[in-house]
Amino acid sequence: MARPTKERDPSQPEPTEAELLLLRVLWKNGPSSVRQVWEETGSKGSYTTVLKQFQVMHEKGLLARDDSAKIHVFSAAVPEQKVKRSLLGRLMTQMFEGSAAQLALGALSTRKVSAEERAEIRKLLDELDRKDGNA
Amino acid sequence: MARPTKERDPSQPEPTEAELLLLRVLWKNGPSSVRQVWEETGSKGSYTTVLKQFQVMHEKGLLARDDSAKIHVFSAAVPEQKVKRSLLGRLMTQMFEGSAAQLALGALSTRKVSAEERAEIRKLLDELDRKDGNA
DNA sequence: GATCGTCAACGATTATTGTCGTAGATGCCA
DNA sequence: TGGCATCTACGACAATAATCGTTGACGATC
Repeated sequence: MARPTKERDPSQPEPTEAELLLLRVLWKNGPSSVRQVWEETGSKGSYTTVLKQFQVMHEKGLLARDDSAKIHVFSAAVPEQKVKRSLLGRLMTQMFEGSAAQLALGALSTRKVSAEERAEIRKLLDELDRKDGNA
Repeated sequence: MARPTKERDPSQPEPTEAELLLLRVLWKNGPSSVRQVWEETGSKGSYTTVLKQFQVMHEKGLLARDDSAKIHVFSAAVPEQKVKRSLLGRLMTQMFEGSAAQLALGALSTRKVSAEERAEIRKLLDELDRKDGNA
């Protein structure tokens, strides 16, 4: 007896490591051809690797494709913020017991944060205080 | 021509998703037998799946094993804090341009954070201010 | 001392990820 | 119009991850 076939969750496909790399290029540079992205990443692997990846990502719904011209133009079909939130949420759940504060504390304590950045964080905290007070 | 064989990086093996789940149990409950961990995870998959996973993780150096008794006792060989930092660092690099502050801001703005937690974060920020001033 | 239950070991299998080679289409231009 | 370059499509393949079945060892119990 064969084990049940695993099917893909249609909701929101999580980008893999390599896919994330390509998405970052598209987020930064906007709609691009395969060659443009391939060169942007340093032309490390084969051109067709990026192409194949794009095809897979397009099937997953991660990319939009304009194939009206010979050279297809791909663009990210998932917003950067949404992916960021998703990855943050997963890490938060897995390693910080779902606590955003614990995650933030972890981030702040392990790396250098400038005084300006600290001020910015305080500003956000103040804003949250206000909202909390008004609620 | 065969492509070059990929070899394992001996430095610090990153736990996979499933491995992380088991590590979390060991971090929480301390040294445990296979059965204990299997039951703790809800006895979802097969017992032998957890066992096999433990064997692999032990080979990777992720787990320590006490096999003096018949029932082997496994414990995490990697500290929770180190793994947390590692995962945080990766996310920071990949999605937040290496900025801990951006990561923290992202975490704080996407989830509920209580007033007490906000206070705690401020305390850390103050501490960082002090250190910065003294430096 | 035969039987039964628990356990570790091992191999087989499936799915996923990442990589690349080759083939076919299409346009350019000498 | 015939060759050359560039592009997409498709399939093959290796590596990794995850799961599970089977087997054999080892005690306990009757």
